[in-house]
Formats: sequence, C-alpha cells, structure tokens
Amino acid sequence: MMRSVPPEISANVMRAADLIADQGLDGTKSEDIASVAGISKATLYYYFDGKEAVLSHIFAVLLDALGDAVQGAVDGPGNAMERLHRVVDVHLDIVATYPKAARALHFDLGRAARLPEIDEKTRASYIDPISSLFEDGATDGTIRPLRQPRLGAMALLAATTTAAIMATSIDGIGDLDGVKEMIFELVLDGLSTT
Amino acid sequence: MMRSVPPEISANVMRAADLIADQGLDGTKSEDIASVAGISKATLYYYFDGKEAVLSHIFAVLLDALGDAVQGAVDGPGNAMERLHRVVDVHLDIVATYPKAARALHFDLGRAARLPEIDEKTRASYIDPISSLFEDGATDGTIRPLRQPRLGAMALLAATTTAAIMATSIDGIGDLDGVKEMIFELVLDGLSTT
Amino acid sequence: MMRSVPPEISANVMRAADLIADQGLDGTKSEDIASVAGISKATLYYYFDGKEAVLSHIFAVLLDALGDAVQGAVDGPGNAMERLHRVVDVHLDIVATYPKAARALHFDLGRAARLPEIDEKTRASYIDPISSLFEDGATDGTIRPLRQPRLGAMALLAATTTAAIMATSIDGIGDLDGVKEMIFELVLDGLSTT
Amino acid sequence: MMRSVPPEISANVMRAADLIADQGLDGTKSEDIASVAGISKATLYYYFDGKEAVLSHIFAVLLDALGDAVQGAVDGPGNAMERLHRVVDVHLDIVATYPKAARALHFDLGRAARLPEIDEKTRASYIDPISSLFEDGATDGTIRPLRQPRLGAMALLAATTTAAIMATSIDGIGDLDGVKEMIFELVLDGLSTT
DNA sequence: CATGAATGAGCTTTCATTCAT
DNA sequence: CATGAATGAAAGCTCATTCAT
Repeated sequence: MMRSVPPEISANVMRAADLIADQGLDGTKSEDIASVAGISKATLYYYFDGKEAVLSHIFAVLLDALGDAVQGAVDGPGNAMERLHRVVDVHLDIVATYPKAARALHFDLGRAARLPEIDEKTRASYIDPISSLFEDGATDGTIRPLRQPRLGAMALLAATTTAAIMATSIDGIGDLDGVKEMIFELVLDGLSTT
Repeated sequence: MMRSVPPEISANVMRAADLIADQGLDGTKSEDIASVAGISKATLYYYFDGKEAVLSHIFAVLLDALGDAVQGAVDGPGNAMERLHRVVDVHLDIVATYPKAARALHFDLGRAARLPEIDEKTRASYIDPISSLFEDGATDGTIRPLRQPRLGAMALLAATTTAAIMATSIDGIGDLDGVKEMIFELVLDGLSTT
Repeated sequence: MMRSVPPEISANVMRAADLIADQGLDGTKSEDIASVAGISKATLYYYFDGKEAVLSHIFAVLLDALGDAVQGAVDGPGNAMERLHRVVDVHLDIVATYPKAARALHFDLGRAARLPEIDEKTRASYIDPISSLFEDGATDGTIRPLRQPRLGAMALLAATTTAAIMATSIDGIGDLDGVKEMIFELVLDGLSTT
Repeated sequence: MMRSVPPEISANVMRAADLIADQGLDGTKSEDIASVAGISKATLYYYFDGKEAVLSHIFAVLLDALGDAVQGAVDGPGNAMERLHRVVDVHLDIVATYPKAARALHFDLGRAARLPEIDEKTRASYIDPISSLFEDGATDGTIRPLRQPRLGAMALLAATTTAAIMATSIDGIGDLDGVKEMIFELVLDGLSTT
C-alpha cells in the first residue's frame, strides 16, 4: 500500500519529471528516478507502489494545481468569455510553474489515459469545468454555441498545452505571453477576418 | 541494417498500431506485434531493426499520407482561408483512414519526438506547409496575421488531432463531420461573437 | 559497473571453471555458471558484468596466484638457474592448486588474449619476471643466453602448462612430479650451461 | 551430409581463419565467414555442415600439411636428433605457410580438442611420430631418454607453436629464423646428449 | 549449383520489486 | 525510516539453419 508522501519527498520526486519526459517512463530506470530524487531505490518503493505511481503522483500534483487554478478562474466575476480568457491565462501559468511535469504529461498522453486517477483528474480539473463554461457562454451569449462542448474543451486543452510546451522548449521559458496572444488569436478571437 | 519492407508486410504491420496505442510500445511484446502482423518474431526482426522501428514505420506511413493530403490541399485553388478549411478536411480524412496509427501517434508524442525521422516528417508534412499557409493568409488578408505561425500550426495540429481522436474513440468512427464543424467553429471561425 | 566480489561468491564461482573448460564459455549458459556457484542468475549479474567477466575473474585469480608464486621463486636465493627450477616447481604447484582454472585458460587462449586485464596479468605474472630471470642467468652464467628471452618465456610457459594440463587430465592429478622431471629434461637441462 | 569441398571453396574458406582467430568461432557469424569466403551464407551450408565444420576443415588442412611435413622429416636420413631438428624446421615452415590457421588453432585449443577429427589428426600428425622419434633417439643415443615421450611431444608442440605464433604476431612474419634458434637453444640443445 | 527469405530456438541481460537488517 | 543485497520474471534480439526456387 502506498504511504502518504512527505512534502519533501514529493517535491524531490517532481524533479524526475524531466527525465521521464525526455526518455519516457519505460526508458527511465526506477534507480534513476530515485537518484534525482536524492533517495535510494528502496526508499522510493517505501513511499510509492512503483515507478508508475511516481509518475501518477507527478501528474496528480500538476492536475490538482491546474484544477484549482481553473476553478478560480471559472468561479470569478465576468461573463463566460472573460472567464475563458482567464482560464487560458491561469492554464499557461500552471505550465510555467510545472514545466517538467507538463512536458511529461504532454509527451505521454497514453500513459496518462491508462492511469485511472489521472484520467479522472483531467476530466474534473479541466474538461468538465470548461465544458460548462462553454455552455454558460452559449447562454449568456458571449461564446458561440458549440455542438460538442466537451470535444471543444479537449481541443482547447490540447491547443493551449501544445503551444505552451512547444514555446517553452523552443524559445525558452518566459515567452508565454506570446503564447497567450497566439491562443487568443487562434482560438478565442477566431482567425476569421470576417 | 533495415531491409526494404515488402508492401504486404508493411500493411500487416499497420495492424499493430492499435495494440501499441492501447498498451504503449513498451507494454507491447514484439511477439504480439509479429503475431498481429501474421509473421514470426524473427521475421519481424528480419525486416525491422527493432520494435521501435516498427512504430517508426507506422508513423511514417501515416505522416506520409498526411503530408501528401496536406500538400494537395495547400496547393489547390482558392484563398488561404479556403485552403486552410480544406487542410482540416483532409487532415480529418487521414485520421479516419488511419485511425489506429493516429491514436498510436497521439498517445505517444514523446516517442514520436524521439524518432528523428518522425520528428522531421511531422515538420515537413504539416508544420512547414501550414505555417506558410498562415503567412499566405496574412498576405491575402483572409487569415488574421499570427505572430508565431509555427506555434499556431502546432496548436492547430494538436487541436484537430485531439478532437478527431477523441471523437472517434468516444462516439465511434463516422462522426468526423461533427468534429469538422467543431474545429471550424472553435478555431477557424473563432469563438468570439463580437 | 562491477561490484567488488565477496570472497564466498568468488570461491564459488571458481567452480565454474571446469564447466567452461569443457564446453567453452559460449557453450556454457550463464544459468549453469550461476547454478554451480550456488547463486541465482540475477545475482551473478549483480556481481559480474557478464559471463565473460566471470571468466576474467577466474583467470585473474589464477594468474594472481601464479604471479605471487613466481615472484617468490624469482626473489628467492640461489643463482638464476636454481631459481628457474623453482619457478617451474611453483608453476606446477599452481596448476595443481587450480587445475580447473588452468584448463579453462589453456583451452581458451584466444579469449584470454582478448581480455585486457588477463593479457596484462599474464605478462606481469610470468612473461616479465621470467624474461628478466633469463637475462639474469645470462649475466651470472648459469643460463644460456637467449636472443629473445620474452619468446623463451612464452615457450616455457606454454610447454610447462601444456605438460601439466595434459598430465593431470590424462593420468590424473598427482603425477606432476613426472611432469616436473620432464620439463627439467626437456627444457631446463637444455638451457643449462653446465 | 557434408559434400566434398571444391578446392576453390576450400581455399577461400581458409581466409576465415584470421577472423576466427581474432574473434573466436562463437564471436564470428556464419555470415561473416561466408562473406570473407566470397560466397553466400546458404552456399556455405551447402558445402559444410555448419560453422564448426568450417573450422574443422581449416584445422584439418593445417594438420594434414603438418602431418605430411613431419612425416617427411621423420622418415628422412640421419640420426634421431638430426631428424628432430628437421621436424622443428618443417613445423615452423608450416606455421609460416598457414599462419592464420595456426593462430586459429592455437587460440582455440578447447574447440580443437572437442572436434574428434582434429583431436585424432593432432595425434597422428605430430604426437605419435614425435613420440616415436624420441624413443628412436633414446635408442640410437642421440636424444636423452624421456620418461614420458608423449608428454614431451606435446610440450614440444606447444613450445614451438607458441613461439612461432607469438613471433609472427609480434615481430611480423619473416623472423621465424629467430624462433628456430630459440627453440633449438631452449629445447633441443637440452635434449642433446652431446 | 546457389541463394534470398524466413524462422525456431534460445540466451543474455535487465529491472522492478522485495525484505532482512 | 531507510537501504544494500538479492532475485524472479521477462523479452528483446540474434543467428544458425532450412528450403523453395
């Protein structure tokens, strides 16, 4: 059974995210994960049920932060479109705060989908609230009604995350303002000039 | 050294895509890949340099088809926005034609990024031509100028692929028309009502 | 990286020498080596970098013992010829002490030559000191001067080892006295200047 | 069943000896053997029963030549010691004629011992006639009587071969005259009763 | 005669994982 | 709590070998 993870261990273990993002979980030995976390392999197993549980923990930390941020944005004042803007805003902030974990997740969506806890958290932290927000926007007239709001939420998640990840890995961290504008242009404002 | 793959073997090997998409490449035994391809494990290794080379081949087939389709759409008549619509159109067609390979790629972006040939093909088949198309649109005035067209191309690729994959796995194939409308609404037409 | 081998494991592993001498290293499964050593295959790999490292270790133990013995004989009292006699003496003792390892080495000289550590130890433990001894003998007049003392040392090593190995495998251990006489007759008396 | 090997194939296959001497038979792929022989892998199997049969053939050619040469030397005129000198002479000639095969044999004595045909040929071509020659020498008084003439023959074989091989690999071919003198000094003069 | 294509049969090696201390 | 030592369980990969052509 997995013990509750001490904050220090949890923080140390987040450092493994980059390793995993670069080599894949299967390409990363549990010894290497333990090593970057500054603990022994056996200690890793003392706190986690296995390699995959470590990754699940990393993803959970990320998605919990994302969920909190999105919730705050969605619950804030303003019409739906204004709140959607704020969602993209905080989403990018989260990627900037947890760049390694975000990369790890982005680059191994299949694994994430296979982890029930993560699958659920993705839904709860982003897909569900954004779907609702889309519907709110259809109601208050600030967002064009989408026939498939959940699919829209997924596409928005993908577009934003992809742009954020690629921007940080290509141009270096810090240029997320450019990404924000790009997402606004591409998605929110619409590309159409008409 | 990798031998040239006979067409029949190539086609058979594509059937392994689903297996790999579901379990990950590392979770899939080379024996299972050989099995669904109807050949022996040793024969698999006779034609491919390893498990990963099989996946690379699957991705390459997909991306070659995508590249051809995108090229056709981009080279066709019409203004940039009209051609961009057609790009999304053929993109979805390709996902519908190679649903398994598309899922495998979508769910293991990290692996794809680590395969030089695939990384290159992604660029050449989609990122490069769509970036150019964005710039063409800025010139002919049919697409809002993007400050980072390459990032925009990546985001569009991600949004479209994600939506298509999710649509086909959730609702079953056939509903890609709905995805098309969604992408048009979400991205191309813009969500903004102003 | 190879861990330092515990004495007990080291001793147990020496028992694999016969197996390897009879079947060749490639004809011997690592599982069999582990088995005669009384450890699991994985434990074998925990301490050794591979099958060949086990053989290298076996050879190293033998050559270290030979080196010590030869050193003792060479450093002892007496003129060069007397000390050469003692060298052959202790050499045969070593073969009698490690008959399996000696056979394994004798029957796979190619492998031994390909193992850098072993190649070096052969030189250091026998070729070098005996070459020097030959030269000492030329100086003190008790050994006929050899134009190529190193080659002579190699030939003496080969003759002695071959005779010892063949004697023990044909006639059974215990008849090394006969070998000693034979080597004295065949080689040493020939070298004698008296 | 092994077909009779055409002279050309036989000659070509001798070229594999060096490969095998350097890497060991197990370290040499049958494809590599076929390659240096200028034939296809399947053709190799058309003429030989397997990799080991190729090596057996190489050794057989060498030992047949050695046997003929030794026979000629032993059957020639002169007393036993004179004929023994000639044996060493022709022995070195054979090593000079088949340096690769000689190295391959020298470096894989275990394999040679495991090949019944080769074991037998070693006896017949060298051990037996030289043992007899030692006894002839004891009779005609030109060679010091050996208590174990067979062991002596083996030791002489080992000493001569080792010196010849090492001389050719270290100093380059051509210096076998030096080896000859060395062997004469080291061994034969010692045996001489004069 | 000669060989390209295909594979059966293993074996080495690797780790994730466990547990006594 | 923490870990060094040990291993069970796999699986990727290799190659000698076969055979239809």
